[in-house]
Amino acid sequence: MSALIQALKTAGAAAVTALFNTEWKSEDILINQTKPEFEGDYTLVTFAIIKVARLKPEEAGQKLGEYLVAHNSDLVTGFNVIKGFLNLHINEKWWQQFILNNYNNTTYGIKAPNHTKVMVEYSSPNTNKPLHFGHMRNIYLGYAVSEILKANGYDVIKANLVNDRGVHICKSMIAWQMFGNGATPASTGMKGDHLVGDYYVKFNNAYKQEVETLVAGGMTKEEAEKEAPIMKATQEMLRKWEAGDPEVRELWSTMNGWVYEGFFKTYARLGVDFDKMYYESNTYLLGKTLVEEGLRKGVLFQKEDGSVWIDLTADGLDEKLLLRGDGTSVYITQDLGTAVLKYNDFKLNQSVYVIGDEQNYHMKVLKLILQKMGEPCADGIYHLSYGMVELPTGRMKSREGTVVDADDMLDEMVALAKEESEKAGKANSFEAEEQNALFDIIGMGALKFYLLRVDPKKKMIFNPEESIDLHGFTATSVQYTHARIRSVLNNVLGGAAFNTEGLTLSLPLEKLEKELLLHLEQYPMILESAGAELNPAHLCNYAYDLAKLFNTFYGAHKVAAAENEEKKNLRIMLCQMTAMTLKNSMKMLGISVPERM
RNA sequence: GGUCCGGUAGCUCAGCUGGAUAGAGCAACAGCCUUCUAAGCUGUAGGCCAUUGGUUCGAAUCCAAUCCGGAUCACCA
Repeated sequence: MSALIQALKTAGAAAVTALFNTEWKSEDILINQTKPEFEGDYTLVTFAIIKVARLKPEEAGQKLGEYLVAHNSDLVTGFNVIKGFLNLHINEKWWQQFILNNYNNTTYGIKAPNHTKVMVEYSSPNTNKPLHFGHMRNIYLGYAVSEILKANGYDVIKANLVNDRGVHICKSMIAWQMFGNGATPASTGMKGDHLVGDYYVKFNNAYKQEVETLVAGGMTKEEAEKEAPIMKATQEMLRKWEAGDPEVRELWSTMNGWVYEGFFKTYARLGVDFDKMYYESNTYLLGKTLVEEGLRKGVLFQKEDGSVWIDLTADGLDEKLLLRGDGTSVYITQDLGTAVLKYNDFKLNQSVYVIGDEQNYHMKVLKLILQKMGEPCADGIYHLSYGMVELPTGRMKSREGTVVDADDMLDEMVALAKEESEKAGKANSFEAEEQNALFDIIGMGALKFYLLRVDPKKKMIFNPEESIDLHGFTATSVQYTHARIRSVLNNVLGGAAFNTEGLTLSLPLEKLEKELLLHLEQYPMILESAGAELNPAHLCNYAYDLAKLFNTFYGAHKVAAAENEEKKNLRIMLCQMTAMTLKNSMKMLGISVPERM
């Protein structure tokens, strides 16, 4: 909550209670920022109050306004009433205090630790192909949410559960054995994840061909898909892997090693990291003991063939299988086990899973089962569900070669940043080293912002033909505004520290100055709601709005050549606070802002 | 078919715990660089907030129904 809004609610509630002989709570006071076409800063909406007061809206507003000015003059100095809207003027002394308290507060909006442990699991890739554009939404979301939760005082553990075993992994391995001729990242100069990904593609091609041949020989498609030699070999390899065959395990760890090397290069470029890695090869057998326990407790039941189920029909869902008749586990079984493992590893209060919305049902079932089994980890589980990133032609499909590769995308963004810099006449302004670092900051920022500015739960469409814009509602615009402010401050202060001792500020405030202040004061509230809703898009909107407001202010008022010294001081502090808030809010998104650009 | 999610300007999206005349960006058009960074600013144009009904002093926002689009409902992961 914004401190100012909170103060107004408290004062408003006290006023209603005193004036109209009724108990009124501060949370029942509705405060909105006053619309620009009316006079005032914040508006108290009185419609709910007039029912109790038994007055006309204008009279109730008038009485409330008078009361507030009389009893809370430190906060409210004036008002006007239009129908049920009581428009309040905030005491400029309040703003003066706000500025002096916060102009140099680098942790503005950041909360003290609340000792709540929350794990954020994100990325969680398969090790048979490189990361693509769709993964990037997941990765940026997970990282941003982690940062936002940290700023809200949570103790965050960033986790990555790697899907490093299974048929799909064996497919790449088989293809490499068959067609690889011993190729390695070193011998080919390829990034390991891309090399392995290529063999995954080679598998699919070879498989398709074998199936076609078999079908031509008179087999049905279904039979052919089972009988294709390369598929049989893959299944045999999976059996050997599970039996711990040293040769298969050796190849497996070698190829996975290549992939990890590639992944971590990409993660580094994306600017993300993890506190804890989980590997499915270590966790895929978990959950069986849990199932046994569930059977004992009577939460689960066994069918004649020995398979174990849970009945969720009472919750509007189906019966769900947890263990096959032969005693092997299914996907959800290991997820149950892993949920408990995570909980025990860190004594978690909450566990956030950043996973696409195609798994909504799965996650719902997972949580429900754990709840029914009485597992303490159950209630803290939260599925941060996000929509697919689609191309204008539909979903990305690796089989059709329509995936946008993550590494390619990053290269393209840096190239775009360079191109746009040249277009704007900014290239070659700095040393080459700074210039290149800048292209990186701009390119990466634009991409992150683009993927984070949309509400996670909405699916989004990315058109590679129209490259990501660096104008308008973008990180670039925010970055530029930050650099612009730094430049202004440099000009005014010349690198010297700003001394606020004995300073008085110029009052009254200009309209645009006040709008900036109103917005700055709301930052903690935005950070809080982004955390509560696990939605980084709020911060994208906030940062861009703030930048835009500043640019409007910048166009209308001078800092260096302000009307007088007091005005100049005020504006210097406004600049400082705006730059700081832009920087902080972008940091929450994993985006850095340059000192100049 | 059941469940869940979405439908707001030509396009991409805000706004959704009910409040004043629904906002940005892109694209289009017209302006603004001898004065702090023009990757910016100002203005014009663009809307039956999918449809219909309901609740309310008041609905893009809540409820119901309908229509479109998507996801999901495996002894796959």
